[in-house]
Amino acid sequence: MKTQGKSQFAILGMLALLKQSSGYDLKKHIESTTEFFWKEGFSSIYPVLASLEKQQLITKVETTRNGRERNLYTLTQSGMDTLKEWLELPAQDIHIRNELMLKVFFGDLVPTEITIQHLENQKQELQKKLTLYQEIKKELPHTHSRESIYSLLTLDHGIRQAKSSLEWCEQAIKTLHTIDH
Amino acid sequence: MKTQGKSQFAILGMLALLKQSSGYDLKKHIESTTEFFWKEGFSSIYPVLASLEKQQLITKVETTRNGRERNLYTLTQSGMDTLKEWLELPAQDIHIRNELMLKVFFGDLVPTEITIQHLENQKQELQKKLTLYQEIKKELPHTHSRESIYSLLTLDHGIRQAKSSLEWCEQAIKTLHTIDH
DNA sequence: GTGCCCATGTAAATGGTTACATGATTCT
DNA sequence: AGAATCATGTAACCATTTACATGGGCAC
Repeated sequence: MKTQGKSQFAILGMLALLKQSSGYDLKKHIESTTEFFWKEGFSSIYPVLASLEKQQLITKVETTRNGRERNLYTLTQSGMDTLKEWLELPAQDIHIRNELMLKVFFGDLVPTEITIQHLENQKQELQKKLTLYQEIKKELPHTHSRESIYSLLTLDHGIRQAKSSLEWCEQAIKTLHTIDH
Repeated sequence: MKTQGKSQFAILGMLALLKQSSGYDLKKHIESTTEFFWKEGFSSIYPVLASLEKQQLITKVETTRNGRERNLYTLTQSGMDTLKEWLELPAQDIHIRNELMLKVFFGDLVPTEITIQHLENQKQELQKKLTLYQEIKKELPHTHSRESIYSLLTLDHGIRQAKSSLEWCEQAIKTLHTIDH
């Protein structure tokens, strides 16, 4: 019931951008914009929305659309203040847990081709992601409007990361082939 | 008590490399090798060791050194099998939660200099990391032995990631300066 | 009429982090 | 004498994920 986690800020932020939105739409929007560095599931969105409403950081309006119930949420002034306060705090360092790296690190314990296969899989995943990101980038408005710059920046970060990981994968696969005779 | 998490494999793997080790030494070794993509705290190491022993994946020998108690753990055959089984499974994709990216994404809600400051901080962090990684790389044996290749690979990944993030930071800072007039 | 999308939620389990608790030895 | 390191653990807390649970509308 405390919801001290970061999810609440992600959701406040999304509401700040969307002005008014249902839990379902928030989820869809998160999927299409921040999914590659920040995900939220329904089972965190709905409880967080309830908690935010209780804290009066957002307000709920119950509506219907096409006969289906929809709860629309809007940021309050207090919600916006809370969000801005958080935005001004230094970002905490992420503690990465990269399972692939762990498997590579222990690679000497299994046949080389196992690790190579992991890397090939990863390469494919990265290529898919990279293509996707580049598609999204094409569709982004080239208006250089203040708002769109920020999503472009995060997207560029994703593209750079994917490219750099991809290059590493290719290099690593080559290296492992040489030791595999 | 189930310890189905990934921590158990990290610890099994470390024990496979170190042959015999105490919880304390495992921690030290993790810090000096995988810290930048995989961390473990004492409060996960000790319970996991106890659980692994109960599952007979490792064995404990109680010893003393310099009057201090030390529990030394060794991998059993069953432990090695379990580890190898896991190593052969495809690595699960990490769900990244990058707080900095989230703050950048919502950057339009606060004055530009706030976001620039976050990026400057990140830049400094990355530079520190990069220097550290490059130091470590220098000290790694250049023997091209089978084992050392794997740690070199993960290290190179860290270096590439840091470099790529650093470049992005610099670019992002420039971009934000231009919209800030 | 079947399957997918819209739409909202709860409950339980999992896994991890922080703080707590203790105490000996070695280095400065 | 005091700080840092060696060494092991427990308890409480917390956030997140998975599974469960439900139901209407729309397109094929």
